[in-house]
Amino acid sequence: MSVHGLKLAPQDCGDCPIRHRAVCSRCDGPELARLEEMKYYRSFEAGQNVVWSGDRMDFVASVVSGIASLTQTMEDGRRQMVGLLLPSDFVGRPGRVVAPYDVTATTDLVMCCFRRKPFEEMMVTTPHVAQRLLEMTLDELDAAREWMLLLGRKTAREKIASLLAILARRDTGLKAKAAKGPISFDLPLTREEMADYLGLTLETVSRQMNALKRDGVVELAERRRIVVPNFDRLAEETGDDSDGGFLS
Amino acid sequence: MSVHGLKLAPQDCGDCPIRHRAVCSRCDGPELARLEEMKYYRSFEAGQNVVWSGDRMDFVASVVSGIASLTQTMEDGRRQMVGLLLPSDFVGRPGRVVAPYDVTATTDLVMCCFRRKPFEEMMVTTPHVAQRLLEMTLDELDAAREWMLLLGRKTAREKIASLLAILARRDTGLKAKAAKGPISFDLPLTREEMADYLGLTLETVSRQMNALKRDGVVELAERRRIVVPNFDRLAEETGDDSDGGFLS
DNA sequence: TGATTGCCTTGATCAGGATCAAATGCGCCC
DNA sequence: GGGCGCATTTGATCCTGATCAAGGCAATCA
Repeated sequence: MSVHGLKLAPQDCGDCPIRHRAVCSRCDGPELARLEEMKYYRSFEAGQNVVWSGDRMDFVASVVSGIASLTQTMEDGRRQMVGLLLPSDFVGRPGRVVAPYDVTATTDLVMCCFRRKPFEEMMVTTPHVAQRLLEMTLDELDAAREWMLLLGRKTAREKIASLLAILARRDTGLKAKAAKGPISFDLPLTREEMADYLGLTLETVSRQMNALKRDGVVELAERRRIVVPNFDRLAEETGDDSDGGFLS
Repeated sequence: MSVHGLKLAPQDCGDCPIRHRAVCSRCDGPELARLEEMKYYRSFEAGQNVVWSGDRMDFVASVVSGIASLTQTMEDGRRQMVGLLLPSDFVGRPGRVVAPYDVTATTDLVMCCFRRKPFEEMMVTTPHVAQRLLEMTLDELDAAREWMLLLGRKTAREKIASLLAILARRDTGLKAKAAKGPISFDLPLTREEMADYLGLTLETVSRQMNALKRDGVVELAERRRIVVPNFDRLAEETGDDSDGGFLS
């Protein structure tokens, strides 16, 4: 760690923690070398802003570690988070110079930034980056649409349960295997951020969190530490189909 | 028109109405020829279902004319529309065989379908299709995120106004030019479909439509015919930034 | 012509979450 | 140790939009 407890990022793609999932995952040696030349790391402290909506952005980037959020704000201050960016997720759009959302570091954050110009050139000359970016964008579109269902039709309790289930799922690598036994993780979001994500007020978030606690669905040990004694029980509260089954 | 007042689709990409905007827009002669070989048209009547969530889909497709909708349904019947597909929009995902949403013809609909296998081969061998598809997917992602703001934070009145503004904008080619003078268009959606799109009930949609009418924001001449005497006035009701200004 | 059906409107009432307001708890800095 | 700032909880009340229930209207059909 340096000055602000940040920095300390991998300098070499070879031992990058997101090497196999990020936009560069399909790239071979020479392509990686090209990327190395156009990349640089930036670190942010939790709460810091990365870009403001309307700002000019001269880079696109991958999240290396930490969590970032995309937020839209209305003139009167109403806010809606429209994306939560986890490690390996991509920020920015080739061909677009002006940021359409606020990007904020929700936790301490390290990003691998690519200078816009060379990155855009690479997009057209080598297919591997574009192919992977298409896949990732399609995944994000699916996620956005799942969120639309949540925002439009779920109750406050279901919204909270859904968010907790998503965080629980990602924090333990459990995909399909409904891991028996309790799982626990740290909440990377404040009540207000949860509210912005779920289309609720922070008071409602607080009340519903405590309701889930009273009902034994989760335990709130220390501040920010969540324990889920029975994941299936939590999953039932989300309102989603019991089997999260999709084949491919 | 044939049997059911449908069919009559272009057989030749050369005079296809969506040639310049669809997933094939970047393709050159030989590429088009390849696409011609894997394509076929399908027509649907308004209200008909195109695919059910969970169905196997052996094709991907472009909307040629008409409007289709993507809908998610919860076990207890709550429904949320997660996308409205207009001419040139793309349905299906390369590499995914099972449909994640219901696709329904909202109006009479013609789709240009591509057999999955050859289309996927083309995706990897020629960059033009993949590049265009990436662009289109990024646009859809933007639209989905705009909709998240609507679903999470807008009032019923703002939701209705936003939907009407979108439909008005697309039905008159007006992009930036705030066309002075009244504009009018046909509502392609029932009250219930509007409700499913906006995360409301059909009763609330009906009430708010009539409220906007009472307030002179729109006129409901005949059923389904909407007249907007002053587009700026409607735009004010959406809650969005007055200047829809984004540069690129 | 009258019945049926689908779509829409309208009314009465209810309730889930928002809003307004205050208290609590916790870490941090003097 | 005291005071401050922040996140969170809790309470009281309000209000928007949901729900339940009729009724209207136009097109279609017998």
